[in-house]
Amino acid sequence: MGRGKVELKRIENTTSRQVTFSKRRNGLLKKAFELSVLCDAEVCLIAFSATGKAYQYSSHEMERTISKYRSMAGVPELNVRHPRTIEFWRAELDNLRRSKDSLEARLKHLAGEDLMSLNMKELKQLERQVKVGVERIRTRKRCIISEHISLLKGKQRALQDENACLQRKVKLHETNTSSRSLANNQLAIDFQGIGKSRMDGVPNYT
Amino acid sequence: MGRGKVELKRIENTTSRQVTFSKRRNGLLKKAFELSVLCDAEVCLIAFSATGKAYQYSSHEMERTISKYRSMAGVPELNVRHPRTIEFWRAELDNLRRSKDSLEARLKHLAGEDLMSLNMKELKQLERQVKVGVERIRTRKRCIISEHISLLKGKQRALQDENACLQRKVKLHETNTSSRSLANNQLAIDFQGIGKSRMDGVPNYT
DNA sequence: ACCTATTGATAATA
DNA sequence: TTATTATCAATAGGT
Repeated sequence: MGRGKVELKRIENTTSRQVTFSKRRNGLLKKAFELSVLCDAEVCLIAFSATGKAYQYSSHEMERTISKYRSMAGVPELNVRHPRTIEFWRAELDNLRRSKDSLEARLKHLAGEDLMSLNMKELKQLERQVKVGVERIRTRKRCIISEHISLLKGKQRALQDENACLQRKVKLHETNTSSRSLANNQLAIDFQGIGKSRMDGVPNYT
Repeated sequence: MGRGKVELKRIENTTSRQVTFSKRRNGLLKKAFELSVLCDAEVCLIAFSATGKAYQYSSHEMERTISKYRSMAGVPELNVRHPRTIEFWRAELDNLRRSKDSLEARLKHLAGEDLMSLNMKELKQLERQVKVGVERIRTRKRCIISEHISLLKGKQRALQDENACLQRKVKLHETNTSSRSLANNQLAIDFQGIGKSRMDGVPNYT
């Protein structure tokens, strides 16, 4: 709903992703509220944005709704699966955060954002890499197109062959029946019949 | 949306209330799903019908989302502190791993790798984005170069001024001491020294 | 469950 | 963020 459909996949543009989140979050909260009111339902909704901010709606007391759900759905006992030390997890998290940050930075650079921190040498290197990327993307596109073209050529050839075959048969038929000097309209009916039967099972490529 | 508006109040007719619940519940679940996909959000939704039946959607592991919400919203812990904390960190780790994976995939695509999974439309979109990136990088390079050109021009002007000043002094000195006839090579060495010191710190952009 | 007239949500844009 | 509006999506009421 809006100007043009939108694919069901992560919106890549950060700004528009945030704007869309804001709008759709409001819509979702509103609909959750309406459902609870109109249909006398008990609804609980939690949403975290990609940036980690939390939003929530609950028609009744949230904890009560959650525990009600737990008791109904069955609680898969979250036992203390003896984890290693807290330090281990902290280190793991730190590593992940670090690599995520660096990936994000790299991604921004490749998209031409946040370039102020780079010097001329780094910029040159970056430009080279991105150009290589474009070239590879184009190569892949060409590949897909040429595949498509050969597919089409194959179909075309098949159609031509079939066409030639049909023409030969028609000519043969004309030769065999020319001596009988039938009425024209009778001939026409014959051809119509032949044509129809010959075209059975021939797919339509128009 | 539908034939005629509906008031935001409990639907009294039982049948119609149940039908509406069924329809709107589906709509709500769908929208929750779309929000999580489009905006990379973490969403959890629980709904009980008036008859007590439970429905649920969660983009991530439900318990983790709930504990994450609890720990953020600052709910005084009901249970032992440890298990929940561990669950929270586990959820964090999961989310980080997920986003790291998606960043890595994206990065590969921008670098022109792993393109087999993309269709023509996606390839075109990618190419457009990468081309925008190149253009921004080039713009930044031009900007840096022009900054340094004006820097150089400034230094050149300063040198010219200093040069003129020195020449005046030399001429004055010559006039005052014309009878003493100083050696020319001594003067030349002085200018070389000044020139070198002024050019320090100017990088090479070839 | 299926069908549409209608209302509602929202993508693009400023 | 907010406002606008052209468009698409959800759904109310009916079968």
